[in-house]
Amino acid sequence: MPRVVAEREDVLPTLAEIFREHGFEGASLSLIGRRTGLGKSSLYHFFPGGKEEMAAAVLKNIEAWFEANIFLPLEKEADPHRALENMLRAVEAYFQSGRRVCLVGALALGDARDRFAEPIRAYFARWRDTLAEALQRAGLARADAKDLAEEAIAALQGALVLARALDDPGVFRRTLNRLKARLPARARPMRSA
Amino acid sequence: MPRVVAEREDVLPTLAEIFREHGFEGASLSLIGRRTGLGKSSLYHFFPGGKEEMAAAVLKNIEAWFEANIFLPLEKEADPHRALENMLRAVEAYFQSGRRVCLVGALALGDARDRFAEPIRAYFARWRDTLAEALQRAGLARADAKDLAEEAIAALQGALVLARALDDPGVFRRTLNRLKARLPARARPMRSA
DNA sequence: GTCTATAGATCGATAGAC
DNA sequence: GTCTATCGATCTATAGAC
Repeated sequence: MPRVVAEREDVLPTLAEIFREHGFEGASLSLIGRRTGLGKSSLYHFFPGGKEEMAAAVLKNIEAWFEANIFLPLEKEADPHRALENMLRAVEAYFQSGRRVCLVGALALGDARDRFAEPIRAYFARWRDTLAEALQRAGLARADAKDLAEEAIAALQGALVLARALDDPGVFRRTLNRLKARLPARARPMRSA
Repeated sequence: MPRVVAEREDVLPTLAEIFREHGFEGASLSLIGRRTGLGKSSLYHFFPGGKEEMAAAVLKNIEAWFEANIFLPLEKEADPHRALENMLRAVEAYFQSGRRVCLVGALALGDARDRFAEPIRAYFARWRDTLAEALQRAGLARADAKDLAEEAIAALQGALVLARALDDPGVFRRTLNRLKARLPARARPMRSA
């Protein structure tokens, strides 16, 4: 890899951080150019559709990461309890224990929600459905599984909002602990929750 | 009241809706002028500090509304169970059953979070603390009350994110029901939760 | 207090040389 | 592919007449 930025893919993580920090409207092309080290011409070479294509590519990239690292493992792991534990661990790492906001959630509340309504909806729907399916395999009734899946995802998103608002990552950590305690537990000879 | 807009106070609700819909950066002065029916000069007459002063005034207005309609009732209502029920009812009405986003939460995730960090922090801290105090009066241990207060506020914020993302207000309604079931219940001869 | 007009900066996007 | 230069639009904010 002779260059820092060899392909379009290489700038996506930087773009994601910029959109996370400044939102869609707040991420100006001059700021993007400065942070990526690319001139406007290079950016338009990689993303002919401009800023909107950049954000769409970032969303697609995030979707793909969650698909590979969260959703598919939730579906494929034979042991549902292990699948749930793995999800929480991956989520904690991804959101850096609450110091990193969820770009999809931020876009859902922010200025560009209409522009990306469909990928935003699909991301959360997929998460909710795979989580509900895993909870069902872990022993919950279908209705309870759907309800807990929705509650868990809302709790995570709310924790990211609150952690950011209070500037206290502990909110996210405590939320993960509450979720761990509420998910169907392995049958073990230990104290009850 | 001879005019539609007689005072600075009169435009605050409209400004709040604009910031809710477009975020801070997305709310341009031309858009604000169109929606409020005020020219730029009038806006700068009311808000010499420009857009930043408009958003600060809106935040202060929201703070005052919650202080009067949520926080003080939580503190003053003698019956803690009734206080909690009142809070949930007021919250449901304010957020229009999930169709209206929380501007404070949206700002916390969005572009202008650093600009308004202190009022955002104060709003959520005040809510968390008054709720925890009411829960303690309702019989919970101090640590449990603080934990449940944080969980409840995060759940509400997350529900607003998810309801918006999935375009399904049912998420918010179901979250309120879950919270109702989890708050300390009145002593009644009924089924357990 | 509200109007028109506009300053001055920055926006997203493009052209053309190399 | 990346550079410089720049377009026209839009931005926040202000000036000055009324």
